[in-house]
Amino acid sequence: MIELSKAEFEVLDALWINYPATASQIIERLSGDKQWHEKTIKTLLSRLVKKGALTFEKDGRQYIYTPCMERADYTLKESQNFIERFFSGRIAPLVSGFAKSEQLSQQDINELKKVIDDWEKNQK
Amino acid sequence: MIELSKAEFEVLDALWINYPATASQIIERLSGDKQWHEKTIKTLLSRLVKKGALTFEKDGRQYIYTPCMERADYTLKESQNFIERFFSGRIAPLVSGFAKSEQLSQQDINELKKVIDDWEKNQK
DNA sequence: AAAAATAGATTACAGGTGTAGTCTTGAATT
DNA sequence: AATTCAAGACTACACCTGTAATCTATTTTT
Repeated sequence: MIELSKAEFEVLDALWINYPATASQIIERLSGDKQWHEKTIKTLLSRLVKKGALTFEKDGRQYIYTPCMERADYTLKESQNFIERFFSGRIAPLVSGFAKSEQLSQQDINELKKVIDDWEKNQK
Repeated sequence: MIELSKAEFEVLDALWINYPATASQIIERLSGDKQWHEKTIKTLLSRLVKKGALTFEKDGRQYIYTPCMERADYTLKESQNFIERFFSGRIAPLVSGFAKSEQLSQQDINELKKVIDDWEKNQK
């Protein structure tokens, strides 16, 4: 699995919003929440390319970036990894931890029920 | 939140198995899965102390370590953090990702149902 | 055409991390 | 008593990360 740092992921996440995109578009998207200098974001883009998380095509002097993987695939792998490390690969203890500390809303519960429902339908 | 590296967490995790414990006991516990040098583990113990994740009492020339927090509390915070970063704080999309990629077993589903059940009982 | 802006490439640099090795000191062994 | 062992302290060192600044080669702008 490609290992991305937090900052790298956030840049990639901005690209996932809509791609392909140029560096300036990505910088623009990040300008709201992050106080990152333009140079910082460009460094992160280079590192993402180096790690194989992005590719680009040249358009004159600019690069047009595209992610090499889908967000859902990446987050799934990260999730598996996380759950393996902290909960020996079982997902219920994670959810249970949330439940016990009052972190679950009725909406979360409804959504979880739906996930279970869909899963069961799929088994038939 | 105290930030622990992967290796640091694994050492702390070995302590959580049973504590208080000495360095040699922890090294013993880790000797199965990890190929860590004894010195490596001791370095990690020092770093954990420095970060405030452990304390110790002296027993002659040895230290007897105790975690400063409970595993469940630590993993809950890590989980919140993780879910915030990757799923905007919502837990269902994580579970849903697992479901879609056939990562859920019937046992997982049963456990999740129980968590939901317990949550609902608790609401009444 | 000269100057200024801009794209990416390269360099920087401190703090974290994995992974030990060496140093110091007191305890155990011969 | 002298030597060896072992505990923790301190040092090491390369790679990763966050966070840019500088360099180089165009494009724009004046």
